[in-house]
Amino acid sequence: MARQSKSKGRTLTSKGRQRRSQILSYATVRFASDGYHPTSVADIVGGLGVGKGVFYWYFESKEQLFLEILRDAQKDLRRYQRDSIADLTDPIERIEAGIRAGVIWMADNPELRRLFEFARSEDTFARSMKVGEATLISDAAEHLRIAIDAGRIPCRDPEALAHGIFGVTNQLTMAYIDHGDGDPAEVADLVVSICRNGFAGLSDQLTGDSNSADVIVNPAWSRTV
Amino acid sequence: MARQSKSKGRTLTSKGRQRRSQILSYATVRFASDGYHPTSVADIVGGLGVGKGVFYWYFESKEQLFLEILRDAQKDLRRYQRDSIADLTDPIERIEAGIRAGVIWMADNPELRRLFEFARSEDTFARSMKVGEATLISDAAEHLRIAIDAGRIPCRDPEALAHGIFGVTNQLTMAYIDHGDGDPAEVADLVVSICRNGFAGLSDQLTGDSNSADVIVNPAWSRTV
Amino acid sequence: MARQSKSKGRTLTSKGRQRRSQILSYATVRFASDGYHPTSVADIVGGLGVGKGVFYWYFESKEQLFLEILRDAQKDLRRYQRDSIADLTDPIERIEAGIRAGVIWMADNPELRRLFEFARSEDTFARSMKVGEATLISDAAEHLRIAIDAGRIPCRDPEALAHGIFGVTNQLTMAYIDHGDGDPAEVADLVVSICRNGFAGLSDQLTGDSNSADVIVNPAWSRTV
Amino acid sequence: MARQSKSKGRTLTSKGRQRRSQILSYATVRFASDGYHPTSVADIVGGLGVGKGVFYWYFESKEQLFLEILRDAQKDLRRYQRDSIADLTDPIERIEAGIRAGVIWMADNPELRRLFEFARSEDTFARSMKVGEATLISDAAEHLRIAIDAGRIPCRDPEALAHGIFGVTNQLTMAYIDHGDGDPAEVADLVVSICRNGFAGLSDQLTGDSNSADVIVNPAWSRTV
DNA sequence: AATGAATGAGTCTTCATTCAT
DNA sequence: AATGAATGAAGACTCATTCAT
Repeated sequence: MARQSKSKGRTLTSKGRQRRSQILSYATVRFASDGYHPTSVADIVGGLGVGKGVFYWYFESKEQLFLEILRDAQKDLRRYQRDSIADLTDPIERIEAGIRAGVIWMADNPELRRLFEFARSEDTFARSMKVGEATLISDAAEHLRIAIDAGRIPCRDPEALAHGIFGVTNQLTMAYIDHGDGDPAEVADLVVSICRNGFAGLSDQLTGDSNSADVIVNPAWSRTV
Repeated sequence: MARQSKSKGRTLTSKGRQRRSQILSYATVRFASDGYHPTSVADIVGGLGVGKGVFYWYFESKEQLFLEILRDAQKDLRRYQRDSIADLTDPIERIEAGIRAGVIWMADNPELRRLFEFARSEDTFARSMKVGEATLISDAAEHLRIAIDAGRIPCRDPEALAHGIFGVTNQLTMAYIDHGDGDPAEVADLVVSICRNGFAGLSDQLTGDSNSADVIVNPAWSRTV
Repeated sequence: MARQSKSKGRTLTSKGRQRRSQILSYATVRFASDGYHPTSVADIVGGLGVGKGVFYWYFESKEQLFLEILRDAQKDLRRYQRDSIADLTDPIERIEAGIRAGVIWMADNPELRRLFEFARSEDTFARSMKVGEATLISDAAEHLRIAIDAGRIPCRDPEALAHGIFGVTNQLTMAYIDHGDGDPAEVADLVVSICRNGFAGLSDQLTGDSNSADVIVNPAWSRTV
Repeated sequence: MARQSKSKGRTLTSKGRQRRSQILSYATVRFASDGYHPTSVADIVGGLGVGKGVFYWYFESKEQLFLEILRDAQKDLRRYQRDSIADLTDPIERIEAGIRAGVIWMADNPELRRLFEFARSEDTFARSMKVGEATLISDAAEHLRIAIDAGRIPCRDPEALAHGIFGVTNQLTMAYIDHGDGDPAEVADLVVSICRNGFAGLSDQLTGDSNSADVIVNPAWSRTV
């Protein structure tokens, strides 16, 4: 009767599925706060007040559990970004909305951002990470390519740009949200602004209020380069 | 005779100092390739073909060793960036040279970049990382502030810009050097270009060959934003 | 309606009895192929595609199940040997037929032979094995005693001879049937021949075709002994 | 300085080598008395009053330790048999001496005989056993072949005979020495006698004191077969 | 300075068994 | 009769660290 959910090829009841996701989410929190290695299976089941066997009823191993967390998180982030740009047709708007969605998602899921960071640093998980990351990058790159083709932004390697956006998003989210107390929406603005203009490009103030695009950005710059 | 060097409050001979740094660098390699936790002290001494006592003669603990690696690496990166901009006086040039130095250093020390990534993800080491990172960020921010004050780049929060630069450098180095086979100098160019202009700013081609700054970057952009 | 069958003091329906013997025979296969200890109850019920409760509905414990397998197998072997000699009256013929039956049964039940071997090696089961084995041995010894009393074979401790037969049967079955691909009937001939004559006795060829029993077996032998 | 002994590729001091063989022999006893699986590593180190790590300092795993015990035992048995027949030149005498040596060795090492029995019953170890067993069998078969070629015993497959001898030795040793209190030398006589003559051949009394080989062994036999 | 030996708490994982449904 | 859930003791093995020599 119960709907099925894959877990060691087992058939889970609804109570079982509940338990499973309880473990999943509690483990996520612990991994994020203490680190993957320092968090033992005993910590997880202990924190949940259940027997040790429960863990292995639902998961094959600590490693598989972690990989599942990672996969789910990457899927969720991607879905969130997709949903956030679904209604937009203008490529530039889509890019911006995607960036904002990325920041918001990371602000909403600081544990997962941290887990990503760890996962990238260890071979066992790096492989799995690269797949999901590549998807995210190529999603973004695709939008950039469209914008370039449409002559909306200057021609540059869209994949490199996507990486740049990714890097800025990551770093500023960490600095101002995880380690600071920045407002996600404002941080998103900041990220968009930096991604769009770089440090030498138009400042927000300039772009914001001016249609006098003839205010040459920084004549100084072109001379010094 | 031998000059002295502190280690666990011990006085080392020159041979001792050699041993010590041998351990230091071998551990770095192992930590980077296998991860900090998965690398045991036994792995380290075993790989070096020495007894276990050696490790504890020179280091207080595995954790202290790692912290030392981290501190040394951050110091080295900072020194390298300083040296790279020492001869330059123009703030914009200094910023660029700093970015380039960052990319080159990371290309030269991929293990350390990876270690940084891990260290940030675990509380025990995150604290230590933040200090060094903050220094790097504030170094860059200072140069940006000077450039802004001099009217050379548009006014924006210099610290945020510095974070952005940091994020782009990290991400592109990882993508194109650690996980790819990009040429460090070219990647450095790419990073500089993206940091300077963002995705919507001037492309390299435009800035490079043109004095016609009147080529308005992207009129479309201002309309859509 | 259904006839009754005891199991854990329970009354089983015919379907229940079927389940029970299904478990019994599947467990036998697994125990034989993987070993008793390495085979878990989970392996058994998993392989059968049923829930864990089923096992404990029909059996008190893994150990009891194994003991039952052992007992059943020993009973079956004994019954098979009895049936095989039922029609024979000549003591020598009975002995030979018993040997042949032993080889055939073991060829037909290689898993059980293996289980016997394990069971003898572990105290928990050795006790149970000895009882059944003693029965087999004394069955054979009885026939040997009769043959000796009848002057049909030379006087020797019949129990020792029975053990000898048992050992030869076991070893040759294992070597040529379990681990080889010998034909059971031929192996049975071989076992009979070796049991009858030993290595220094008459060869099959000699006994087979000769009524010249005066062909003294090996005069050399008596000299060298 | 210390001589070397392979153990996880480690260099052992003489104290270390002592510890290693202490573990080896204590484990042998425990495995034999309680069974391989029921004996935990904790039991072994506990019984020796040392820390758990000691075990893994000297052995890679419980399984490797067991394999080493097995290998050593097989080697020892073989050496013992070789030494026991070294001075003999007559093939028949060599065979007999080999049988006797086998019985004596097993009487002296009942634990090892038991371990052999278990090892044969589990796939993990069966492979390793077969190698050593095959050597023993082919050693014996070679002597039998020589005796056959010399016309000293009737022509029969020497390998099959060797298996027969092996089976008889095993079974009678177990029955009369391990589970009984037979005198090893007498049991050896018994085994030799059974191996030589089978149940239908000359009894020892007959062969021993008689040159009247004309006492036709068992005229009855040839008639009944 | 350096070695091999030793420790023992702690890791992940398994498993026979019980139980509510 | 049968299921999935749960237990928790126990298993093999690891590892940072200490110590006698």
